[in-house]
Amino acid sequence: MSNEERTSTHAQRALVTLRQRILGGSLPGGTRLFEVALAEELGISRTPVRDALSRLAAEGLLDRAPAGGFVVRSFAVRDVVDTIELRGVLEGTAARLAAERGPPAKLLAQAHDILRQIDAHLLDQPFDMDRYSNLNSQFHELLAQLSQSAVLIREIERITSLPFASPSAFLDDQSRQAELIKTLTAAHEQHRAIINAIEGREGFRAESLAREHARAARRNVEFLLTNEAALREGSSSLAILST
Amino acid sequence: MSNEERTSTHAQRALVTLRQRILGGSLPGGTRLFEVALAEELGISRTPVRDALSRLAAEGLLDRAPAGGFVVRSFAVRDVVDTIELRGVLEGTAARLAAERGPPAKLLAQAHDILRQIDAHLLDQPFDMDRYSNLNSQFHELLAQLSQSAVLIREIERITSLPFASPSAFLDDQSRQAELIKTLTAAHEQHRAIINAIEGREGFRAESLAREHARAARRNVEFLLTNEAALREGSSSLAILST
DNA sequence: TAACCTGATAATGTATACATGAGGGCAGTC
DNA sequence: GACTGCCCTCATGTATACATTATCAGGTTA
Repeated sequence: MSNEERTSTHAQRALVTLRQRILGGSLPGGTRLFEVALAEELGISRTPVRDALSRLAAEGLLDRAPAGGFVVRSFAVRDVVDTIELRGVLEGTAARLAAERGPPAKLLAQAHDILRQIDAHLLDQPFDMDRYSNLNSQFHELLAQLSQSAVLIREIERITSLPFASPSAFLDDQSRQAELIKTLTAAHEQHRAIINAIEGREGFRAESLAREHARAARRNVEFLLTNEAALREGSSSLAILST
Repeated sequence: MSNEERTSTHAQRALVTLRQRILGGSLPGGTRLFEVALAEELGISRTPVRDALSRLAAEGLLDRAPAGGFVVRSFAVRDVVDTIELRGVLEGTAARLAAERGPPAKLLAQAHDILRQIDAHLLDQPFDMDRYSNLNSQFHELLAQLSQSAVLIREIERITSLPFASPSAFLDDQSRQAELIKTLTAAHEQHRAIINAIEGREGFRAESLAREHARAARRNVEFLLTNEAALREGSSSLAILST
């Protein structure tokens, strides 16, 4: 047994493995998954495989076939774009509710702290993309929490679990590091504006800004799709796309 | 075996039974569900019980405990209100996208057909609530489809599967039949306005109207909560509320 | 007194055998 | 030749025994 997966149960390992395969594109959309075949291949019994498949269906990566069984969900470009749009709508709602309900001072302080950290980080040389990606995720998580709505936090987390819809999607792409920092600086200005609108209890403005902010990710998708170099490299995050 | 459940598999029956119990309030939020106990009680083995629990977790009625096992999710009043608000946001997005993308003529024709049917129905004597409820659901389903976004349709369907968030929630309540028709007539005017905005490609208006439309359901919740009679009757749809 | 073992208990995790049912191919008939 | 119906096959549904791990009570020790 290799060192890779040290999670406790077989079901967990199967879940991780299968998720990777789906996202990595080695299980293309439409593929039907057979419990016995997977069980044999993974060297475990059908029971944990079933469990893993069921969880993947809950995540939205698999569909349940009407007569039983699981099929890998197909994601067309339009689906990716729509999912990002949806994230924008949800984060916009979080921002609006935060403004309307009045955000807790403690969370606001945390938000400002992250803003400052990103400020500093954008000046660093050399630029550390992983670190930025991490701070960015923290900001978006905090934005959800500012809404003070458990329901909304949950749904944002759910949508965001699809990696191509996460706030840090496509940041790993190396094909245009040069201009990326410029883009990120602009995005960060939006972060600041969103918090500013929330503090001013400007619900409409907060919502609009958060929506527009998500469209940066959408532009990244569209850029990658028209960028031969990225496509030739089989760019990570887009492997899931069906044709 | 009674005539009630004629679905094929044990897992399906368990799913339906448990869902009813949770929604009906006989399994209050926070209750932990034990596979063995349920299996014995339902007269089946643990395997289909596990399957049913897993699906209920996907529906959002159960939470997975960190160390394994399932717990009935707690819904406070605020969660119900937020979920309805969320439905409004999603339906608003559907309406906006429909307007922006231009809805297919065929679906628009169907929408007008339903509008007409509801028109006629509101004049019927005696008023048939079930029939209205059904037409209303059809309208909302069609509204989702008008967006032409598979992702959005899916998410709306998901949120709507929580019965207290469905477009027809609280319509079954009998405590104020008298004034209800007036309310429904007003709601139906919103239906018409939403379709009108979509046809005029007025995205912002369509979105705003659909959001406001959802708030009718919210008013119903708040009405029921301050209505002693309804509470004394243990009004159906609110049984799930915690405390 | 509080914290930490430790073991019993009971829950979930897993493997596996068997049951059931859907789907496809083959043969028979019109 | 095409259609229909049967049967075989294979995938999922289910039961159950066993494995493993979480939890909690009780006692011991610092």
